[in-house]
Amino acid sequence: MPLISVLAKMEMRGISLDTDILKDLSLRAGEELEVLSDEIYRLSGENFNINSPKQLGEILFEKLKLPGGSKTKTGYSTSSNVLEPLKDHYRIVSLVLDYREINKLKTTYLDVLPGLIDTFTGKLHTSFNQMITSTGRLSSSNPNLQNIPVRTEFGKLIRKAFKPSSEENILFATDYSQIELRILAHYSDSERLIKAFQDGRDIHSETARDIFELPSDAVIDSSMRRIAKTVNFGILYGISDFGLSRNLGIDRKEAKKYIESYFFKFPGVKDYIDRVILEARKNGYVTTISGRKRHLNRISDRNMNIRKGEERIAVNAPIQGSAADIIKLAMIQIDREIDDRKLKTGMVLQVHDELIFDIFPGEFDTVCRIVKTHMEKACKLGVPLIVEFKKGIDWYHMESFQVL
DNA sequence: GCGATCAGCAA
DNA sequence: CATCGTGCTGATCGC
Repeated sequence: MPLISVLAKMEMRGISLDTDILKDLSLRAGEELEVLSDEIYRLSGENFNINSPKQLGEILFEKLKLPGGSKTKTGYSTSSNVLEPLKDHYRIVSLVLDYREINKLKTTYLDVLPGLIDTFTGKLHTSFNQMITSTGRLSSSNPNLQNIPVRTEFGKLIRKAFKPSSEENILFATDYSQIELRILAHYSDSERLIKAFQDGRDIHSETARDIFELPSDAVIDSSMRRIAKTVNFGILYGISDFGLSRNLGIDRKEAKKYIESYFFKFPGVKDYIDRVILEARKNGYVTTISGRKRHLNRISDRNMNIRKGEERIAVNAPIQGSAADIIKLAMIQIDREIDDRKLKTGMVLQVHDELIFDIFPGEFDTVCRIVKTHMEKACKLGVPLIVEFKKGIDWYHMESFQVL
């Protein structure tokens, strides 16, 4: 199972980066930061280092006496969780959050990536690490190309700099649709989950109907869907009611209610969780679909925090780890077929449930077929594995399309 | 110069 | 009684 050579090829191939785009964005970011910091200093009545949580906390919660201060032993927390609820009432908080976002993007991506371009190849070469994560996922470093921004509009602009290796080439991205929830459906054999996937339903809206006890034709508004999505996310990532309450900004009781009504509606999932925890206690480990083990030596620890933590891992590891196994299998097979057919197209990135290719002229249709086939057939589950496709002239301008 | 701490990005 | 998914990176701060 030689994935290593696939990764080596991806690393050596690298990806093209248009530094002019990043320089321009960095300039714009710098100007914006200037404006924001001036206004923050004016409202504070003094200059200080906005990047220092210590100084920022003292300004906000001592000098300006904003509510809700104090948090940790070292001082005030100024995390976005704390600041977010204050931003509609205090302009300075809103400015700080804007400042944080832009500064993060500037210092982590805009100003760093250009310096990492290899002087010989002219490309960006990440390292894909196989021996780091506890779940079997890959990690990426120097630079990490698995966390390039996508959620905010300004952040997403960074993706304009990621381009195919020539003007004639096309960037091609595929991703598994809800692979982890499909794996959960597979393992839990949950009737509702399986049915929803077989019918091609929107799984988060479906979950919303279930946890809010609404009829099957009920219209789901965005806030209900958001909650359901976070609940699904929480189940997969092995989060606790505490974690869920924090993510949703609700109290713990409320979060617990959502989780309980989820389990009431998806008893198969509850059974899966109980089963996998028992298995972990019996064997001291859990396994993924291809047999990778995650050892859980403290699953029966007398310290409840440790025990609960291990139990969350026991639930999550087979799901996240199996997803990692499946995409790795697909990568090996795709690479082999591209090689056999002597195509020039190459895989350039893997982002957990997503693969990015640099497609050469004339190879587009062939590569689409190859990738679709191997990704969808990498593993047979109790539900279909669905892959979604996008293409574009850069990583920003990506348009969905169908492959038949 | 190093490590601890805080913060925030992604799937 | 307070704690709370991972991995990667950058900035600050104290030693």
